[in-house]
Amino acid sequence: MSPKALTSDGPLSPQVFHILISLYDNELHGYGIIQRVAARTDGAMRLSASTLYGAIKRMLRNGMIEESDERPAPDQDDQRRRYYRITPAGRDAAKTESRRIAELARVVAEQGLLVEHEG
Amino acid sequence: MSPKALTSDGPLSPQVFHILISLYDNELHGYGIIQRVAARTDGAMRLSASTLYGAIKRMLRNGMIEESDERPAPDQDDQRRRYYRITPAGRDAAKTESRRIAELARVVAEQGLLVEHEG
DNA sequence: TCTCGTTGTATCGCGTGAGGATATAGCCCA
DNA sequence: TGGGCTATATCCTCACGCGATACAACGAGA
Repeated sequence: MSPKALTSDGPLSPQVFHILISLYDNELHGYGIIQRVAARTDGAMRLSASTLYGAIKRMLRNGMIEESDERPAPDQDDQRRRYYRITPAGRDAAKTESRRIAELARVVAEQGLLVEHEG
Repeated sequence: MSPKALTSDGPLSPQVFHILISLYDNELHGYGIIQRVAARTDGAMRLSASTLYGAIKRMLRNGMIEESDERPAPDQDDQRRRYYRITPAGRDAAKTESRRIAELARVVAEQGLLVEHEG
């Protein structure tokens, strides 16, 4: 499928895009991202653990996200969790991808792809 | 093990989606698809030959497109060209993908990803 | 305190796919 | 008749999604 290159500014995979969205307003740990994405997409996108942690590794490497040191209050902490936050570069990537999607949506509308055709 | 089934209804790659769109209303030969996609995206998506013919091969295999026998008037024909046309299954795939894109666009709007944020 | 299901992170291996490089050939014009 | 563009096609490499698998910490109940 999809997109390439660590340094490329090409289209993001749907998975990476949803991860960025889920981190847009707040930090989250890995498992929390999985749940957030599933909720956002009404269960349509269920990130598997391998997909998530593979994506996280790449996104850390290319600077879209970074690990956070902040921990929640100790009474509701869980030592296993690792929290991630979006970086400015990650926000830029999300915005660029958003523009691309909006453009796609425009093409879709132009082509009349959301109305019923017969035959 | 799910070999990413030929019949899978998962997200289409941007490349495949644009190929389907470019064939939606008319037949085209390979090179024509490249030009059409580039024009539609204002040069943003430039399909390389290997990407295009690789995609065509797969799309023929899974029934999204088929080769056409119709040739243009002999005085404006080019024997090297091979023309392709979209199939009903291809149209269905394009519509399904369109719905997914519209949904994504909604998420983008919800998140305010197309407006300026401070800081 | 032991046990068990859930939460959470992580890696391996496979198959698919995007795209650069490359090959080959027909087209058109000077 | 040589050169640049059009056109199709394959090879090779690498990225990536994801099933399978492993293992540790958590929490609640027996």
